[in-house]
Parts: sequence; C-alpha cells; structure tokens
Amino acid sequence: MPKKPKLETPRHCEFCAQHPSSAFHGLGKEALEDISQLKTCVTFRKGQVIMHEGARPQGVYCVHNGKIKLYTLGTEGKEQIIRFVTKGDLIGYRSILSDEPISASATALEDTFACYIPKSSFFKVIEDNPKFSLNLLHVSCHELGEAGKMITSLAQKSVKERLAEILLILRSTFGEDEEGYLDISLTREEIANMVGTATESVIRLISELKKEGHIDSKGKRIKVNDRRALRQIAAVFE
Amino acid sequence: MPKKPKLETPRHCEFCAQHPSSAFHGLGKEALEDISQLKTCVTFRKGQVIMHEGARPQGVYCVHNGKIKLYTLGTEGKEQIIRFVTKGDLIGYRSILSDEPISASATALEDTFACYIPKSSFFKVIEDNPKFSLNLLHVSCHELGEAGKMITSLAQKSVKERLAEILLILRSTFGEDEEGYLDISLTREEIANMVGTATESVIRLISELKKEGHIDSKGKRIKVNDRRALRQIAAVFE
DNA sequence: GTTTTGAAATGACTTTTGTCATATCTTTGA
DNA sequence: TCAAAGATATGACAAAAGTCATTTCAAAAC
Repeated sequence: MPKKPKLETPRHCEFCAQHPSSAFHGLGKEALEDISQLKTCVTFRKGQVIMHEGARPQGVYCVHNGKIKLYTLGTEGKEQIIRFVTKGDLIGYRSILSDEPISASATALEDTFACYIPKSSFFKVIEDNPKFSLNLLHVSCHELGEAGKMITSLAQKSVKERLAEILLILRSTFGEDEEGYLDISLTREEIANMVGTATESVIRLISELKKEGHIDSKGKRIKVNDRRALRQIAAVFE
Repeated sequence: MPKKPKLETPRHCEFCAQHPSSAFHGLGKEALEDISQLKTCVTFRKGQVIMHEGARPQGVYCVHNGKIKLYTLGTEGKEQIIRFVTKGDLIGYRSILSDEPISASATALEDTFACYIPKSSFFKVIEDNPKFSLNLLHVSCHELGEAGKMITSLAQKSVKERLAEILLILRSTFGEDEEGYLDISLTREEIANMVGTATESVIRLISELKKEGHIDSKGKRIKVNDRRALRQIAAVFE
C-alpha cells in the first residue's frame, strides 16, 4: 500500500483569492463568502484522472494545491501535454464557457486538493460580479497567448531548442527544491509529451545538456544549472 | 497602379451582430446603438499590416469583411500563422483583455473593412453588458480549444497529415467559389507557414495530393475534390 | 505583347528525428 | 534485503523533413 499522507484541510475561498493570478482575486468579501458556500471540496490522489477529454463537465475545479497535467490524446493515443495546472488555477472553465466538450484530460501528478464549483453557481458568480468575468477573460486571454507561443515553438524550433524552453518553463512554473532540483517529478516520457518528440530523443538530449554542463540529473530529478545557457539554446530573448 | 475597387461602405453594428459567432450577437438595441456611436471605420488594403507583434493596441478591430492572417514571427523571422480572421471576428481583444503586448501580428490578405472600437469604449461595453462578457468568454475559450488542437497536430502529426487538415480548415473557414476552388488566395509559403514546414515540402505534398486525385490546383488556386479522403489522411475523426 | 519578377515545381543531397533492440539503472513492494 | 517491474540510457539503422540548386511557369508591369 502506498503511503497516504494526510492532505491539507479545505480552507475558505479567501485564501485562494489572495493569489494575484487567481480568477477570484479582487472579488468582494460577500462574493467570496457566496462561493465558499456553493463549493464542495475534493481530493485527488497522484495519477488520478480529474477530467476526461470529450466529457461534459458539470462544474469547474479550483486547485488549492497539487500539480496537474492537461493533455490531449493524439491519433495513436499518445499524450500531448498542453500545460500544467497548479495552485490557484481553474480546470474545466474552458469547456463550460465555450459550451464544448472537454478538450484536454487532466490527471493529478501529485496528491491534489481542489474545490468543486457547480456550473450553475459558477455562472451565478459571473453574473453577479463583473470583476470575476474580467478576471476570467484575463486568464483565458493570457492562456491564448501562451498557446500561440507554444504553436510557434512546435512549428519552428528544433527538439533541443524546445527541450531547453520546456525546462525553463518547468523551472518557473514549479520552482526548485532545497537542493536546486526542479520541484516536479516527470518521467522522460512525460517531458517528451510536452516537447512533442520521442522519449528516446528527450533522453539523448538531456544527456547532451548534462555533458554540456547546463543541467544536472539524478534519476528523474533534474537541476537547471545555467539558465542563461538554456535561454540561449531555446532562443528565447525576453 | 493597382486597381482599387471601391470598398463597401460602413454599416451599423446591428449588421455585424447578426452573425451568431460575433461577440456582439444577442446584445440589446441600445447597446448596439452605443457601440455604433463609439466606433470609427477603417479600411485596409491587401498586404497592409493591421497590428504589429509587441505593440500595445489602444482598441480592437471588428472585421466587417475581408480576410486577415494572424501570425507570430519565429527566431529566424519566419512567420507562423496562428489563425485566420474573417467577417465578424475581433482583432486585438486578447492583448487588451490580458493586458499584454500583442502576441500576433495581423496582415490583410485582401482589402478589408473594419470598425475600430477604442479600449475605453470596449471596456465600457463589457461593464454595461454582462452578455457581451459572456460572448467574449465564449469566443476566447473556443479559440483556446482550437489552439490546443493545433498544438497536438503540430506535435504529433506528419507534415502530410497537417497539410490535409489545413486544407479542410481553409475550406470550412473560407468556403469555395463558383468553380469549387477555395475562396482564399495563399502562396505556398503561407500555407507552409501554417502547416509549420518548409515551402518545398508543401509544394511536393500538394503535387502528391493532386496525383492521388484528392485535390486539384491551378496556379495558386486549390480545389478540394475529396473531403472524405483528406479527413482520412488528416486522421480527423469528427 | 513582351519583359521582368516572383512563385511553383523538381531533383539531389543532408540533417534531423524517430524506431527498434538491448543493456543498465532505479524504484517499489514483497 | 532482494526481486521484479518500470525507467533510463545507448547504439544502429530507417524514415521524414529540410536545404540548396535549377528549371518551369504565371502574373505583373512596362
């Protein structure tokens, strides 16, 4: 039996709303109080599927903590990871707001704690709080920009450039642990599924970056030594 | 001097609002009246740049007619076409709503007529009309789903599969003229910039699809003969 | 109508990336 | 602690796609 550490207990929405990137940021006390009443709390174990591509969600999840991958399944059933979801992010809002089936499955990469807000309540909050609509627009339009960048990378960059880029994204999304390793555990296959390449290619290129001294790795764990160098390789000039 | 046919004259916003896919669809008469007051009308000649990547737009364009490509510039200055914009679509809303610089340049593929709505007016309409916010959310979330599909295609499909897919997208976006040719004129290079490949590869594969009888071409003009076959090649099962 | 320019088409070749086979290393759980 | 399963690593080879050079064609411009 796997160890099942006790998950953090649910909190009031006010806590999530403190994150500047949260869609609930800037809402009034009463609004947050309302949402707190309407939500229910859920936990997902590592590896558990949270939403399934093609399904019609009946609500959205607001992630309180944990790490989740969003991915679509390609022709051969191969996962393509679109992005990661962490603390403060919503899952399922795209489908509900565009009135389309879920476009990307979500699976927990770690034990995750989230709040479930039913569709009707979600729309109620939108109607009652113009600020919330604006926040959602802000989030979805930001994502749209990120997706555009990803499209350009996939279409124009080499596998090595993309890998370097992804490593930087992982670092800024998940940060580092005390030893300086990326604070996210992904298999080489999952990294390949983000980069859009074969697992073996990722393995080879990680070895290469390691030889070049830009990164270190110890089993699954990866450490970014030289961000400048990676940025150079990724041809990211921002 | 190139021929400059007279462009269609501006119309009231009510006309644009008739399109079910327009963000202005379903707004009340007064709201539309307000917008009509606030907007100004602009025309763009074929080839003219409408918005520039990196810029900070001071308003959005609502396209009344014409065809526009949205694209980012990759490392080597190579265009990556993200999507096309036509009648009823907005340009620049992503940047304004996410409060980020423009992520994709826009260039007119044909003479285009559009309405310009200043940022302040745009936000005013949002605040006064919850329905408009919802429409915008609908549009941006839909786009987000499309972007996800594009990411998966680029990452997992072969160039031929992607080309077949793009030809189908062009057909459903722009339709056909009386002779059955796609009602959009793109160079092979532009098609390559959508597919994410080299111009020569597109040329070769178009020849191949032609030999296989699935399409026809006459100079730039392309005709889709067998949608079923293209769908099969593109591995699109919808 | 002819010239000029830019696209499209095609061949030869190179590079990149993917696939398959196999060996080695880490975890995980008994 | 050790065995088994699952990841990672590496080599050899194949396939896909890109690049460069050249030719043919089409569309503007004169």
